[in-house]
Amino acid sequence: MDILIIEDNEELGKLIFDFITASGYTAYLAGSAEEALSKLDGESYRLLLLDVMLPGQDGFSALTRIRKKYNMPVLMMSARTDDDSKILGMETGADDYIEKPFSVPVLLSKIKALMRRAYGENKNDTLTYKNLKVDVASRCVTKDGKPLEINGKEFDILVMFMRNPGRVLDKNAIFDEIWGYYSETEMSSLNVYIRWLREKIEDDPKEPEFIKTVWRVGYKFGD
Amino acid sequence: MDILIIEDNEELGKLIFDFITASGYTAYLAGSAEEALSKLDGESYRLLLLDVMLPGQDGFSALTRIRKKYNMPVLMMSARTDDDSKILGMETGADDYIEKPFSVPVLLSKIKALMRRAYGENKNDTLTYKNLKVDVASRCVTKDGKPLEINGKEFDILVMFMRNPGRVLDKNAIFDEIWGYYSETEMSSLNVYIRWLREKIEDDPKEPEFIKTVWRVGYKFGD
DNA sequence: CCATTTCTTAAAGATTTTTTAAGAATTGAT
DNA sequence: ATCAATTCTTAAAAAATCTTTAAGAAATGG
Repeated sequence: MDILIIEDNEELGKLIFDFITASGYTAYLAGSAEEALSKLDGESYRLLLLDVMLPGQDGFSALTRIRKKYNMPVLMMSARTDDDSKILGMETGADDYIEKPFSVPVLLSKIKALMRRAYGENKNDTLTYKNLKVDVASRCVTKDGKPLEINGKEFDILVMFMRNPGRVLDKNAIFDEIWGYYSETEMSSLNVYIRWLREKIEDDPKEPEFIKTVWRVGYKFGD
Repeated sequence: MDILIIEDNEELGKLIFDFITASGYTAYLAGSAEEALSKLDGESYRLLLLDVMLPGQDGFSALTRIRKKYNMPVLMMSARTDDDSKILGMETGADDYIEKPFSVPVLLSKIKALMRRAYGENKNDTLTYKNLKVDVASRCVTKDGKPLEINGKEFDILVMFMRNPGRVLDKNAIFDEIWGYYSETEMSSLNVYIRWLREKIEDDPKEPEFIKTVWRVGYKFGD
């Protein structure tokens, strides 16, 4: 699991959960400090998203208790506008702080930054499928050892395919992963990128070997 | 032992202890000036983390006493917001000062900086990439043996690049590393430094061989 | 077999990001 | 206090990417 969300307001918690998972993280939602602690006991999380206002026990004491056993990055959320909770949060060991109400992009960028600080750029893997090779760290793609120029979203889409070979990827799933759940871009853009990607990686884009169309559903990379 | 923490608030002390040890340092926690002095007597520490507010004897007089026998770097912590304790701490021989509440990253970076100042750069390495050579200790850069004048942030950025050749470095990652996460400097400044760095190290800055732009993501040094 | 829906393709227009250049603000040294 | 060096901001231009559009082709379901 990537992220444990500790938020007692169920509606808001669910909302945050949705956005976070839509961004490709795995997450779990705990409604109280107790639930969080028992959750932490059973599974390891990479980041905590902790509400200051919790029933029974407030977020600060929860954090203090958590810090005795765990040291993953913690991002605190609070509705308070004054600086007190921010300061107290930092003292008890929060790594960053976000004030409610917050925008989803801001939340996500804070999460991303904390993850990077704590775990570095850990996506240094090399993905291989047949004669196609993708080095994620250097963003290099080769086919039969010869480099292909694949940038931006095309590259991101290709990585998603390479991480899920042989699996049919729903167009919505691809879209959410690449553009983000809340993007207002037209779905048709995805088709265009698929076209361009095929142009670059397929021997014959009209008879694609890598990116197969799965009608009414999405695409499948390889088999 | 690396660090002696002198902090009477047990809970906070434990917390700091945990973070410091989690960062790879060895540490010991003393609850009073007396305990600290007897601890110092028996074992050598490389750095002291000293709370201003101590029971019985305050941190300043403790520091004065400590300074008579020991000269390792001292980092003082205080909850006071005015400048008095900061000034007094510096006068009595503190090397740096951190105001409570502080964030863990800030504390760790201060510790790191003090350690570096006191015990030298542990990373006195010479980085080489093709005809480019960077001596980190003396902050000298040569290209084909001829010295280049690269100072300040340009140098820091170059070092980060040289330590990660062939890897795409996210602009945010570079920014956080060079300016720090909490910096309020504009991201566009990074672009400008990249330009200047190219001006100095590239044969043709318009067709860079070393620092390649990776659109939407960041930069890649070499390959 | 036909109407409907979905997908492909190509090209143009819009948007975003980066580069560049110049100057202001800050810092450090003499 | 003055000067030089460094750092930061800004604005415009250039470059690359992203999005939309529209027309035609392919698949689907009756």
